[in-house]
Amino acid sequence: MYLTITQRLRETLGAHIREKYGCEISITLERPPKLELGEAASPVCFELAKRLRKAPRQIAQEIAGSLPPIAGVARMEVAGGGYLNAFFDRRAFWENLRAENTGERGRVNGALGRVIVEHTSINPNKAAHIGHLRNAVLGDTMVRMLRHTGHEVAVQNYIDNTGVQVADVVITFREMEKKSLPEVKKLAGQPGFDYLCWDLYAKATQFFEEEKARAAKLRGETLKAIEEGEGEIAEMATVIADAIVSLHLRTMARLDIFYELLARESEILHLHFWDAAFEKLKASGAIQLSTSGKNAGCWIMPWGKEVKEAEEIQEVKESPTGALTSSADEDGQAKIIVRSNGTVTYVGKDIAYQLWKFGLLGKDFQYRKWPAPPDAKTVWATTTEKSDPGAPHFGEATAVYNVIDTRQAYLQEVVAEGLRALGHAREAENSIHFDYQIVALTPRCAAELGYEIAADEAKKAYVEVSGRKGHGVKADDLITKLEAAALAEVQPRHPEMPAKEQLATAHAIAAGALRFFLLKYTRNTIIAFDFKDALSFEGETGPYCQYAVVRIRAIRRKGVEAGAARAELTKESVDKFLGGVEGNGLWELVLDSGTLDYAVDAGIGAQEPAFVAKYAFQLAQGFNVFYHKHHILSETDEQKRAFLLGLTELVERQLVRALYLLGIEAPEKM
RNA sequence: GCGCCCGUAGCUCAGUUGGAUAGAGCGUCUGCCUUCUAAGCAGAGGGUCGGGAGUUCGAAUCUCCCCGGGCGCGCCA
Repeated sequence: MYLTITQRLRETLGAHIREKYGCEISITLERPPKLELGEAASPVCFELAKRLRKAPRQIAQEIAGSLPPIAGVARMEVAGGGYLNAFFDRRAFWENLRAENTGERGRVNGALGRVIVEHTSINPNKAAHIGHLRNAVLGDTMVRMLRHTGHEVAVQNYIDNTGVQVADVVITFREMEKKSLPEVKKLAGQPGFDYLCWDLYAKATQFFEEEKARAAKLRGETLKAIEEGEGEIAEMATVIADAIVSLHLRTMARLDIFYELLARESEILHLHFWDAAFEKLKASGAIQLSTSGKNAGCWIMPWGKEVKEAEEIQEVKESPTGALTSSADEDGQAKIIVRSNGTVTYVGKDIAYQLWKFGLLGKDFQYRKWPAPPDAKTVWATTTEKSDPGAPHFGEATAVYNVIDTRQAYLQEVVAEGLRALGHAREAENSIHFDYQIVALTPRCAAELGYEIAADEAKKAYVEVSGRKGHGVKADDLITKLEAAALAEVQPRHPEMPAKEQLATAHAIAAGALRFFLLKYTRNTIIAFDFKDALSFEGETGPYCQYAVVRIRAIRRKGVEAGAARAELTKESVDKFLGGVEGNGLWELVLDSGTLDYAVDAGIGAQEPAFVAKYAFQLAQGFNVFYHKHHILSETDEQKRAFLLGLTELVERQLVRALYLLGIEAPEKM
C-alpha cells in the first residue's frame, strides 16, 4: 500500500516538475523522521534550487500550491528549508489496506520474466553445516520475495557429484576403511551417513597432507573413473553422492526449503554440455589456445587489463584456428578454461551450465523424479536415462541468481565474461552473483566444540568453518538443539498441550529462530556464530515476531469465547481514531502494516532479505507497544473495540505474510 | 604486488543508495504480571560514525590520503 502511494507521488511530482519548470529530475522520497512531518517527504526542491537558481523553500511552496491531487494523499506541506511533505489520507489508507486481500501477488516489478535461483549447492560428500544453511536460507527467502511480487521462479540445486570432494570420500572408504561397494551401500542406507562422511572427509584431508604423492595418484585415478561413470569406483561415488543429497534435502526440509530441480554435474559431463559450450567459445574467439609461455597448451580466456589488448590483437590477427599467436597471455591473469591435458576446469563447466540456464546452449538435460523426496514434494533431477514425459520445462530463464559466497566473486565474473564474449551481453548482465559473507565461529564457540585452533587463528575475531578439518556446526545438530531448547520453553507454558503439538510448536520456534538469525544480518556481514545468540528467543529474533502473532490469535480466541458482538465500524469512528495528533499512535501501526510492499520492493532491489526481517521485527515491536497500551477485549466503547480488533487483524495478516516470506511459520500458541 | 570488502554505543548489528535531532537488539541499572500469553512493556545510561582533508545547501553514506582488519588473485572447486 505504501509503495503504491509513494510511486503515485513520485510520478505526479516528476511530471509536474517537468511541466512547470521543464526539467527532468529523479524524485527521491524518504520516510520523515516524525509523523508530524507526514508519511512521505521529498527533498527534491534542494536539488531543483541549483538548477532554477531560486530558494528551495520558494520552489517547494510553488509546487505544493499547484500540484494536482494524488489519490491517497490528503495534502502537501512545505517544511524546513524546503522539504515537500506528503500527508496521507488515513481513512483511505486503512480501508484500501484492509480490502487488499491478494497481497502484492501479480505485481511484477521490472521485466525479469522467468527467473532461476540456484542455491544450496553443497558438495554431496558430508553433512550440511551452518554456512550451507545461510546460503539456502538466503536463497529460499529471495525466492519467496520474488514469487510474492509475481515472478515465475524455478529453484535449482547444483550437485557436484563428480568432483574432488566426492572422490576424496570414495578414496577414504576404499583405501583407509577398506570398505567394499556392498558395504558402502549398506552404510549409505543407514541414518547418520552424512555424519559418518563428515568425519571421513576430515580424515581424507589428513591423508592427503601426509601422503601427498600416493594421494594425488589415487585422486587422479578416482576422479577419472568417476567422470567416465563406469565401474565400481564410479558406482560407489554415485551411491555416496545420492545418499548425501537425499539427506541434505531432508535437512533443508526442516527449514521449509525445497527445490524444483537437482542439476547434477554428472549429466553436464555425460550429456556433453561442455563440448557444446567449447565449440561456441572457440568459434567466437572468446577463448584461445595458448601456444607459448606458462599456459602453453591451455585454452584460456583473457582477463583483466588484458581483455582489451587481446581484443585488439584478435582484430588484427584473426586466426582461423583460434590460436593466439601473440604473447598477450604470457604474464597475465588469463583464466585457464581447458587444461593442457585436455580436461575442462570448473569455470568452463560453469559457463556451459550458465548458458543452459539461459537456453543458449542448444542442449537440454533429461529428467526424472528424485526418489523419496521429503514431505512427498516432487523434486526433479537430471539424468542420462530417458526423460520422464511428465517433466516440466526447465532452463530458458531471463535472469539467474547464483547464490554463492563472496569468495567466489572472481570466478563468477569470469563466467559472466564468458557469456559476454559469446555475444550474450544481456544474459551476462542478468547473471546475478547473489553473494554473501561466510558464517564463522567465534573463538569461544570453536573452543566449546572442542576444536584445536592454531595460535594465529585464536587471535582473530572469528574462526573459519572448515569442512576439510571437520570444523563447523552441523545443520541438523543445530536444529535439533534449537528444538530441544524451544520445547523446554513450551512445555511449562502449555502442559495441557498434546505432546505432538508441543513438538510441532517447538519445531516452528526453532526453525523461526534459526532462519531469522541467518536473515537479520545483511549479506556482506560475516556472521560470527555463537550458540548464545543463535539460541536466543528474545529481542530481535524470530520467536519475538512469532510471539506477536500468537498474542493476536489469543485475543481472537478469547473474543470468540466471550461471544461479544462486533459493531459495524463507521467512517466517522475511523476518522476519529486515526485523526490528528491523538490518532498518531494507532495510525503509525496502520502505516507500518501497510509498508510490507515497500520493504519487499526495497529488499528485492537491494537483494537484501534482511530488509524483510527488519520489517517483520519492527511491525511486531509496534504491535507489542500497542498491545500494552490498549486492552482490546475489555474496551467498552463498541466502535473503539471494533476498530482495535480490525487493526489487530490487519497486523496479523501483514506480519504472517512477512514471516511467510522469511520462511517462518507462526504457531497458534507458544 | 594487484583487486574487492569492512571499521557506527561496552558487545552484535541496522542505517532502503546524499537528506530533517544517527537507531535497534544484547548486556547493565530501575520499575511493571489478580485484566487479551512477562518469549513482553516502560524508563535510565551509553556516540569526536577509525583518523585527516575535500566535494555541497546538506556526508555515517561520495572522492583522496593515512591507520587497523578480512577476503580473493591455482593447469583446485
